[in-house]
Amino acid sequence: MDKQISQAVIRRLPRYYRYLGELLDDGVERISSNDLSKRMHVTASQIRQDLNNFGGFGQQGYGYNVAYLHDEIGNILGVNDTHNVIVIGAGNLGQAIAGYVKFERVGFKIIGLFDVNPELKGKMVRDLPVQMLDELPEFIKNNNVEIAALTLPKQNAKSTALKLVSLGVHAIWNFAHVDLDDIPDVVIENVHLSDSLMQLSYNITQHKK
Amino acid sequence: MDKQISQAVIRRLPRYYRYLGELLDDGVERISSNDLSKRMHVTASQIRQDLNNFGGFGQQGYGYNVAYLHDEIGNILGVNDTHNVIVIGAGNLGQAIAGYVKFERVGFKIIGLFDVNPELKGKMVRDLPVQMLDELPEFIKNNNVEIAALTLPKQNAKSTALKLVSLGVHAIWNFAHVDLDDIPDVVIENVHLSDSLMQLSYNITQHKK
DNA sequence: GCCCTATTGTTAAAATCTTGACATAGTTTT
DNA sequence: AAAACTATGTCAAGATTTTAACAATAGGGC
Repeated sequence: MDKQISQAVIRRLPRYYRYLGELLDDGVERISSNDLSKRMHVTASQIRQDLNNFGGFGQQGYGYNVAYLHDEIGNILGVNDTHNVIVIGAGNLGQAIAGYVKFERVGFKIIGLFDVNPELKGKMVRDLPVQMLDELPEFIKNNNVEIAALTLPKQNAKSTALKLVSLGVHAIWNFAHVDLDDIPDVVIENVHLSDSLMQLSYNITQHKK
Repeated sequence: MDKQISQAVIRRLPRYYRYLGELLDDGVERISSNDLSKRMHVTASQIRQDLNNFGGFGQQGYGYNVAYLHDEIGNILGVNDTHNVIVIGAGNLGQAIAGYVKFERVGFKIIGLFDVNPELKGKMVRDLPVQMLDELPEFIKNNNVEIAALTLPKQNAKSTALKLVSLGVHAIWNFAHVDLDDIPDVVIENVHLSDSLMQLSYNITQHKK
């Protein structure tokens, strides 16, 4: 019966979560949609509308309890549970992701790092050894791998994604410079850094006019 | 007189550019909005509508010339010119960005890499030495720096951004885990990797239901 | 414990974005 | 050179998203 939540709303949730986390760190106990809207540069109406997709988290005359709202949004996003992540591609970006994610307080845990390059075999990245791709089936069988981050050349991205899905990994965080469509039974989140850079470039060009 | 183009359209342009680049590589000379729509999984109507924001690039009965359209979108995005980029923060992510951007065919060129950590001073990353932040003013004076990529802890992000702007850098590609608002005269593109990961997490949770 | 104030949840209007439809114009075939 | 076909550019309808408005309700002060 769940009404489908629009991706526009979903895209904003992590941002709410981030601001609420900061408020929490600052010891702020309660916040009104109006105060939050000023900090975030969005309309108060949008905040209330967004939150109400998931239920009434606030109270009239009081506002929202920061800790409670933070926790609720965390639940919605599913970041209060732990997610095991493996990284495929142990280049600079792969290593950066491995380090980056671990540093977050949210519940993502890097448990494996894989590459095809035999020269990297066994190399330690933080506390993880680089493993070869052919060790993947065994590894996935023995570990509860939920998410695979793909940081490899676009030529290998699709075949690797298909392989991962066939091995039981159903979520892919894709950094390869290609869209992974047409793959059934898998949740995909694309991070196209060069797309982002091009948007910046466009806005620079506009700004100059 | 330019009608403002919506950010929704801008967000799609890099994707068009990418697909057209691939078609170009494959030696495809012409393409119809209909064929492209099937490859990209969007409606043909949207493609035509989007492109028409910038002028008529196609011909009735023929479609679009791939090379021409690719070039035109490149112009719109401003990627046919060269943009000099510096990276502030020489950690894993900074090094990854430095390498990543260089590998792209589009016109972004990393010309400097900076950090505060004295231990990194002079360390070579590819062909660039890590420089200390206090060398920044001199460097910017002597080089035409257009974009600064910020890959540093959120605590330092805003002050560094302000400093960059005062030194004449007017575009920031922000990887720090904080929004950089309230800074005038600067174009900002935020890349929040953990936001992206949380969206993935949400979609995983939904998928399971 | 009552009144006043603050602020939500919610409805409706406004704005924006997407899709469908088709006349028009250029291409290809005969 | 004409006919048949293809596919754009564009208009209008439909869908979605955002914003504004306000009645209802809880909190804080008296």
